[in-house]
Amino acid sequence: MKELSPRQLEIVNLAIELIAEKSIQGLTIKNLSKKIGLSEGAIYRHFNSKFDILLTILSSFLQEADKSLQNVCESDNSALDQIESVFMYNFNRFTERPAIASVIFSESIFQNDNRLSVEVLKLLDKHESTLKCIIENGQRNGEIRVDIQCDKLISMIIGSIRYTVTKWRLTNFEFDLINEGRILLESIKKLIKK
Amino acid sequence: MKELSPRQLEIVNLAIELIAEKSIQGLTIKNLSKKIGLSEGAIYRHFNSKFDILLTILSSFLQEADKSLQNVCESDNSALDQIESVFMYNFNRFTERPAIASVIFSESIFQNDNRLSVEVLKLLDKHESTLKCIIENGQRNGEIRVDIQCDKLISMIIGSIRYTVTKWRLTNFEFDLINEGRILLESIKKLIKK
Amino acid sequence: MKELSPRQLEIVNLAIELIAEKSIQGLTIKNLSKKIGLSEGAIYRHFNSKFDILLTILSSFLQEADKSLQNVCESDNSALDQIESVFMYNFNRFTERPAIASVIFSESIFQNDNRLSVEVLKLLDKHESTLKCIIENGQRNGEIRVDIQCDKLISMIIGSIRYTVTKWRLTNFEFDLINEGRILLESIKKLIKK
Amino acid sequence: MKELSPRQLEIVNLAIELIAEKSIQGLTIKNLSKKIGLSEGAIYRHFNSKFDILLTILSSFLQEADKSLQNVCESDNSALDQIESVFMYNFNRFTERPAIASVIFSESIFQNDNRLSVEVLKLLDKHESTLKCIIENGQRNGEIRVDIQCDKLISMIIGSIRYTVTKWRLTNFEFDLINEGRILLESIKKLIKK
DNA sequence: CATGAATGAGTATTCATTCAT
DNA sequence: GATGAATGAATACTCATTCAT
Repeated sequence: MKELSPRQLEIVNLAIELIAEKSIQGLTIKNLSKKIGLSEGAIYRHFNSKFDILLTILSSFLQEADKSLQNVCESDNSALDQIESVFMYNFNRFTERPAIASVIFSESIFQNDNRLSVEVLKLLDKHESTLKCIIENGQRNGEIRVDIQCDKLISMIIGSIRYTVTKWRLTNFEFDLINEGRILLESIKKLIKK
Repeated sequence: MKELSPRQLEIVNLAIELIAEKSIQGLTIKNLSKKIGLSEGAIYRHFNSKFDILLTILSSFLQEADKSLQNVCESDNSALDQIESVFMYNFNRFTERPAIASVIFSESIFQNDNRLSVEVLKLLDKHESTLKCIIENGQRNGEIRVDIQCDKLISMIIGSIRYTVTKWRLTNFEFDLINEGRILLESIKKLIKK
Repeated sequence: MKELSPRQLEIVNLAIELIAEKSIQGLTIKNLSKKIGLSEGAIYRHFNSKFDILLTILSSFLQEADKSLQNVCESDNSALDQIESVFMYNFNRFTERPAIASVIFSESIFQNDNRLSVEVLKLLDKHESTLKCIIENGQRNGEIRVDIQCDKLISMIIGSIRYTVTKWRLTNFEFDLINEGRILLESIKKLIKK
Repeated sequence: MKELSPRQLEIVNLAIELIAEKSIQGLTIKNLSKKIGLSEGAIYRHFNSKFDILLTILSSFLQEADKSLQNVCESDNSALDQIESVFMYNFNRFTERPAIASVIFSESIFQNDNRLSVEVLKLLDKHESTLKCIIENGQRNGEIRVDIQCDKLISMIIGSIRYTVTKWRLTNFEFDLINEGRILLESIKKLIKK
């Protein structure tokens, strides 16, 4: 992915806020230009289309996840600690920028366009493959119980993270996501350890 | 909720299909009228607004869930069997009509309008309260482990169901949801039983 | 004009109310049918078109005015008393059914369709010719001053009546139209008598 | 009121013509855009809504009247001359732009929307208060007869002006409004002077 | 007589995008 | 780079009218 210019970065960031505030229907060029303080035409100097903005958003998320999850599985930490890293990476990120949660969990929104839904799938895959690596290692070295299929453990872990974040969003970010996330993490640890 | 006329039922059902096919953006009165083979104006003889159609869809889902989950917790079955009922209710339903899954998991889509998002929340609540009843009973009578908070077990169960269905959708319904669901169910049972 | 059936009369009367309440834009077949408690289609049993309803309204007004003003000028009363008759005819009528005022003074509304504006003009003409007859007689027999053209006196009389009624409507019928009308009448009398 | 851009002025002026030609029902965005030679959407670059266009029209009329009638009563002219100013202001204006008459006398058209009818009432009030000032001065200094209430004189003056203009419109501007207006003015002068 | 469903044209408004300046 | 004007297609919804039942 090409480097983004400062203006492009600004557009992308405000687009994310806009989606968070008013859902994807609120992301119009008009709204965006108002938020940025540029004319509508000006936006097209920086992106060829609205689609490109969306693609850039998703790509940047993917890139970020790639970078952050890349070495988790290769580290020397225990499997359970590695899972903790995945948990905390997500909960910290969403707490810092709740708008990201709104965008990431809006797959259905992007299913319109295949080129966008592919990016969403890549993001899920990144998490799945990281967890797969962690869990398989953990099962091999006796840290994690083996009487349950690895992919089912993954579904449970990702599913419970996603559901917790979804409820956090639907309740307007009322509860402390990191706190709840930590309790959830401990529960998961208890459940899956050998 | 009032009885729906046959035409209303037809509109509602085709609207659900439309959302499933093209996401909420695809649910336009024009698309809908084309699908039904009526003029656009004709739809307004049966519903006052597009909003009403959406509300009817969500209400019918809620009503259905109410009816189906109502007595689960009161039955004489074991807690684990009751959980199985919740699982199979959902997986059977989605397998029969995949479009429903697309609509139900589109909360972000409805967050635009409070009156709609309230309905979505009610649906989640129905599932949560059913599971809460089941699990608390199970913990009390020694069927379910007590070292993990009830609400975290709920997050894991609902989360993993939702995530499994989401992946099923994103992979264009390629795998057998009921099969996978059954394996997931067994995994969950193993994890939470005492 | 043909006799109106009871149903036609009902439709015409409720149409007048509707125009009074919501101006001509509020007169839709849907609104009308709701007010009558009939279906929309049913209205077309009684009138061929919305236009016909409007025409019937205006014609009935004209007919009524014809009947009531017909003999005023031929009576043995003095000119000033005859003018009083014209005044009181109008103010009594509007007080009894304010809706009529709303419709009658909405010429601009009917100017769309020539066939309708012709009816409105006939109504004005009826008043003008009645007053012309009265005033010319009055000027001839020395009751009314002759230093002012007859048609200018007419403009002043009709104009002041219309303006008083217009203000009455615009202030939501707050003041007593008959009272104010009587004072206006006395003023006019003073001004025009020899 | 903000300065209008040339395009806005063009839109407002053509909207006035449109109302004059086809009454308020003829003022649709489609008609307007056709008349201007722009697309419908383009109009929304210049006004936020049709309502705004209407409001701008009425406000400009009010502003114009405010400016023109402001100093009439404060001048050193005799009361009768001041009344002549009010007369000629109106008749000149309507002769120059007959469309204005069509809009101004369409109160019933704007009664739908309170924010619009308020503007129309302000316009009437401006005329009333100007005349009230003139007549009261005239009655005080012996120019105008005192045996008739001031507000009744006002009703007669405004009423006869309005009615004359209304007939002018309904007869498709056939007669010379300024001529007729002048005769009416002389008649009024004779009637009200002491 | 009356209903309810249906139509087709029309209504204000929004949107992504283009382009001359 | 940026603006402001413009476009054309789309959006939800309304309306007078028709017609089978």
